[in-house]
Amino acid sequence: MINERTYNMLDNTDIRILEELSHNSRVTMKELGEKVHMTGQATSARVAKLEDNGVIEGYTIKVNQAKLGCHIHAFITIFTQSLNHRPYLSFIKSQGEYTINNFKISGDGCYLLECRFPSNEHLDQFLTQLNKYANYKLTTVINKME
Amino acid sequence: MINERTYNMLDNTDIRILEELSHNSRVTMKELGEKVHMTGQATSARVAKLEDNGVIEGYTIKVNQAKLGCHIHAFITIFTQSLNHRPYLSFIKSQGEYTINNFKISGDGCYLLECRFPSNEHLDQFLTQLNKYANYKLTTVINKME
DNA sequence: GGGATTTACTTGATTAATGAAAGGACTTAT
DNA sequence: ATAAGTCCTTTCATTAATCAAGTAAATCCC
Repeated sequence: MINERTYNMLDNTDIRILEELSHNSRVTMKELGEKVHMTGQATSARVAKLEDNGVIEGYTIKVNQAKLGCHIHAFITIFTQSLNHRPYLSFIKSQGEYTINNFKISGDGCYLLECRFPSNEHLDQFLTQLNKYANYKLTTVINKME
Repeated sequence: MINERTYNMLDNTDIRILEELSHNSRVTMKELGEKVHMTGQATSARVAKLEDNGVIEGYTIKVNQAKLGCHIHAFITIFTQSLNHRPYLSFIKSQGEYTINNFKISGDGCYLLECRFPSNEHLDQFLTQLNKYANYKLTTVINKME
């Protein structure tokens, strides 16, 4: 009999494990096992396999950035000035503290840069620096809808 | 002596704990404690406090969406057709499977919608439906820069 | 088709982590 | 000065994770 797991695909149990870990990645393997009707040991083996497969890329936390003093969430569409993107990219690397994501995109612009700043002053300073390497269009997040 | 913790602020140890948990949220309290030079028990108490304060909002995993069959990552700038956003918002709620984030924004458009789709066909179908409630501008992610 | 191999799971024993309680050092408030 | 509170450590009981065997089912290969 051929099933999903024959070809290293994910079955329903794996999906439920991923859902549960997305919701709470610190759950014990024993407890996680109870939710998917397996022993902790079997669950642990499944999870290890998901890690090896690269399906689970890592375990992390959701941090309330506002409580850490980072109140400004911005998306910045980047239009590099020169054909060579290197100057922009190395600038972003050097300013890593503010950057959440830097996506290479199709559509308007070359990159979509997602950042967080403590204040408008920090944002202003960042944009001034950025403008040496690229033009930009600023979009700020007012609220995250649930 | 007055220090940060007097006023429920975060000190360096808290910051290091957050960094470490961001990097690996499944680390044991004992091991985490070693990194910040405290016992596991003290570390555990710190983490509990960070949870209570709402600084740590949750524990989650990074999933490789491409390996789950979701190959298309899109940002969709939304321009609602009517003054009333309700129809758009309830459409997004009903199509929640594709939506990662829906940000209310300043700048171009009313919302910035972040989505993932298994295929262009799914994206096409989604956009067709979406167009009943809003105009849009599509930006697709080619690559995520590291 | 049939024996060898692989895979996925269980059970049981060992090792490690967690949680609770008690106590000490230091700070703050009265 | 003293009482209360905070934050940490140590110790100990409980609980979970890990490791090693063992089993059953599916697959591979001739």
